[in-house]
Amino acid sequence: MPEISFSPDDSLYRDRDKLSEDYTPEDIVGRDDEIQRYHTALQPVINGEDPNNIFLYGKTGVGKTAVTRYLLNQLQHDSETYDIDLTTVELNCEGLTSSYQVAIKLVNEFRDSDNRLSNTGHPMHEVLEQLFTEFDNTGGTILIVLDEVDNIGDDDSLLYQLPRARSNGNIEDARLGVIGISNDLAFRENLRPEVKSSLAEVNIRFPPYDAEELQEVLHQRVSVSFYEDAIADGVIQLCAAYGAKDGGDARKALDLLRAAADHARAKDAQTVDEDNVAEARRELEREEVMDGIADLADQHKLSLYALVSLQHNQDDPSRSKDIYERYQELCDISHHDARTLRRVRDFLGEIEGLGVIESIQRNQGYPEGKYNAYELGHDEEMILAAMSDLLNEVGIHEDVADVVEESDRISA
DNA sequence: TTTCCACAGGAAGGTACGGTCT
DNA sequence: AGACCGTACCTTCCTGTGGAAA
Repeated sequence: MPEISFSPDDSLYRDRDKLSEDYTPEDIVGRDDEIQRYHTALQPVINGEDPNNIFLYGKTGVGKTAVTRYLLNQLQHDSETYDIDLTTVELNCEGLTSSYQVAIKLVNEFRDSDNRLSNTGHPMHEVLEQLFTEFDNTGGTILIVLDEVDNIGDDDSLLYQLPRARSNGNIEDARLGVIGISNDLAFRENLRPEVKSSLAEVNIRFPPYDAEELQEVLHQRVSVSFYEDAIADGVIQLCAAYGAKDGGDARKALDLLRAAADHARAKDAQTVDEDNVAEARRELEREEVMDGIADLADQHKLSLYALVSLQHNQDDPSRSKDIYERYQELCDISHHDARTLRRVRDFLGEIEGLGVIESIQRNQGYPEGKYNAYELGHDEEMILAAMSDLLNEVGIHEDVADVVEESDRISA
């Protein structure tokens, strides 16, 4: 075992944390129009009027959350100057799949840890009553930021209730404003018309960053995060180009830059170069897929393994019928209850959503009909490595050839 | 032009579970 | 203990689809 020790290393980074998602820069680059409209929409707060409900939409990593934090910080600061009683609550709706769950989380935002509501068991109307009571107890102007609000799906009852709370007499002592942030462009369109009109009094669309804007964003962060000359020529352009390709996502571009710099640091390099970026990109991609697979439930993994084993010695995409047959055999071998074909279709769709596999729609007409076929989106070894825990646990060998053989033997 | 196939995926409903309240 | 509450996970049923064959 080699001797190992830690020592501070600050030859590259001035402040690595300033590349992180949580950091709100002092200046936001390339979002001037959006900030201007947002600022106007928030103005009533300072005037002591009813706040607007605001809806922000745009893909991930285009500055919605960053701009919101930036403006709300400023608003909080100015409201103290003008003696306005302002409370802001930011809630990320990730993992919350209904209005009910969001409402409970919101109530708990106002409460001490010894007084929290449990996540289940309460009737919805009581949760809402408690929420309105918390609003009234807090008083003043309250801005509720619901980040990634599209997670709640088509259950928009909370989004219906909140903007109407005051006019319905549910709250009397507080002025309430809702700021909804959505990554899903279709979410707003799918809301009931009455929800849409009340929630989205002001709509602000955040377009993706183009490569040039991404470069500006990166330059700004580089200046506060790294020492001079730590970044080689072309690195920023390269990260920005990848970011632009990934849907104009500044967060991804920043993550990539940080990962590249970490690689350089691990090699005791004095500068971050394009090779570091390429290496980091491979690693990030790999991590994304690995994490996605590792978090899958057993049934999903069995469906995925069924496809892997079919693709092991076959170039054509596998149709779901065949995947299902293999899946049933695998369930047999590993003593899992097989789900129905319909359910496995859902599994495959979810795995596809992670980018692990890809589907192709085929239509061969009569008599073959129309069907979906799937193939792997990444190499077999990586996928198998990511589900090795399940494979070991149920005694499915990681050697796909063995499984193919056993499976053939069963069906024979 | 119509028929026909194999299937995708929406809709609806059941069940079990973790929770509260009386 | 037993009535309720909301929800994850599943099954069953069924309609729509689009291109080759008839």
